[in-house]
Amino acid sequence: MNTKEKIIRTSIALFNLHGERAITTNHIASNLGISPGNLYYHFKNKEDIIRNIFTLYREHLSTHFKPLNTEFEPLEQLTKYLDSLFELMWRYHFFYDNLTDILARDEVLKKEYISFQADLFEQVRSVVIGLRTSKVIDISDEDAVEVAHMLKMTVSFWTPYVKARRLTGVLEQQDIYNGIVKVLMLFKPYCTDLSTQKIGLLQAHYQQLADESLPSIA
Amino acid sequence: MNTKEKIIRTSIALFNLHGERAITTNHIASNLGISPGNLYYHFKNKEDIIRNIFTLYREHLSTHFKPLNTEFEPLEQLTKYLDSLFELMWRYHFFYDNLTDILARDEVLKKEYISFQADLFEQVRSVVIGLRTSKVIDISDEDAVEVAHMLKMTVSFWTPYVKARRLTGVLEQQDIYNGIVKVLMLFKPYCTDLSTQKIGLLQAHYQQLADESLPSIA
DNA sequence: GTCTATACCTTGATAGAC
DNA sequence: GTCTATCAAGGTATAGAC
Repeated sequence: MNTKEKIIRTSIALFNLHGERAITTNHIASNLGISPGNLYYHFKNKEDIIRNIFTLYREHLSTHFKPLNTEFEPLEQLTKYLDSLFELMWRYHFFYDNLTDILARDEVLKKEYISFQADLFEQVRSVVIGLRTSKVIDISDEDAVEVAHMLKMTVSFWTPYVKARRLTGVLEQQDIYNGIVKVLMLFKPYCTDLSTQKIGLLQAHYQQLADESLPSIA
Repeated sequence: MNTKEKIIRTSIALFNLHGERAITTNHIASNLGISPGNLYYHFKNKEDIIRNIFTLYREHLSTHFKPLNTEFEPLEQLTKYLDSLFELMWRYHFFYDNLTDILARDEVLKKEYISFQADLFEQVRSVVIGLRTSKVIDISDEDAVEVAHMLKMTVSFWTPYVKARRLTGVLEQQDIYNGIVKVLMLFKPYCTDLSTQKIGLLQAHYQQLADESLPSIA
């Protein structure tokens, strides 16, 4: 792994642990055992690092979040979405701890973020509509829009919500599973008779993961 | 109004407009036309100011968020809750823009916040259960807990969610009404046959407020 | 590519006069 | 209670040597 990648990796780890605000370029360099000057050789500034992390975040979503394919079992695809959401919420949770500030300080990033999130919203909405077509849920067009917003908000801000309720200790993988349960909660009331039980089982599955004391997952 | 109150007032306004991170004690003093030294005569530091604002936030909730009274119409009481939530989300929205950071920097505030939010959660949960008792909704005990969490998360993070989707301009009162609609969305799926229409009307009411171009409200 | 050294700036905070 | 003056600390960023 080259230095540039190492800086990104370490930055993500430190931001997630201590918060973006608390971590300076000096902290990142010192944690890596390199000089601040070297860090500035690879990145223009701290914003530049964050933009690069955002690109990874965007690539993660673009790779894993494709439209619902009618050839496959919709609930299986939903499970895949949830698993990749889990990864996303886990890897980049620092980003949502002070999203407003991060975007306020970087006009370019803000534009990218807004445009990406608009696309993402449309995709989430079309997945909700797709689940309706597959008779998994029964929902009006208007409610689909509302639910899509609630889904996006939940995925974004579940981790800060959890952190704010905890005096010590860091975010655990169980906390994320708990967030996935909340995501499923948003679907549950709209389930058709056909799918209620299946969604219930899916929710129980993630609830169990949330309650377990997990062995560390790489 | 004395200087101490003026500092609090101005701080809230500036924090809401530009974010807590961007506003320094110097900004606050200069905006008020007083010296930094004077500000530090009234407050130990920036954290001290934020703690005082938190106290106002807490008092607002403690005053307006009482248990459901069985003697009155439950939906009327719900409306009152929603109106005071509106006020809360509007006045103190800066607080949630980087809640994690604010709490991470102040151990004392974090303890107060956690303990207050734990009480608040119990109150929200008991209101949900109260709405069940009043036959407004039909919900299991387990789902009531989930919904209570979703309600709290939505009230807390709706404003940062909105801000992150907007390139220019500040938060408007309509945005908050939109958040109230989301709060009602969380109840809707659990409504009994008796209340579905009424909740629908309530939602339409707030949706209308959200869509209107409002004349300024003091 | 990487280091050392450093200069600039912002922020938080205090001392002492009035 | 309020001001002026000031500073220490910390963070950002660059220059120049290797």
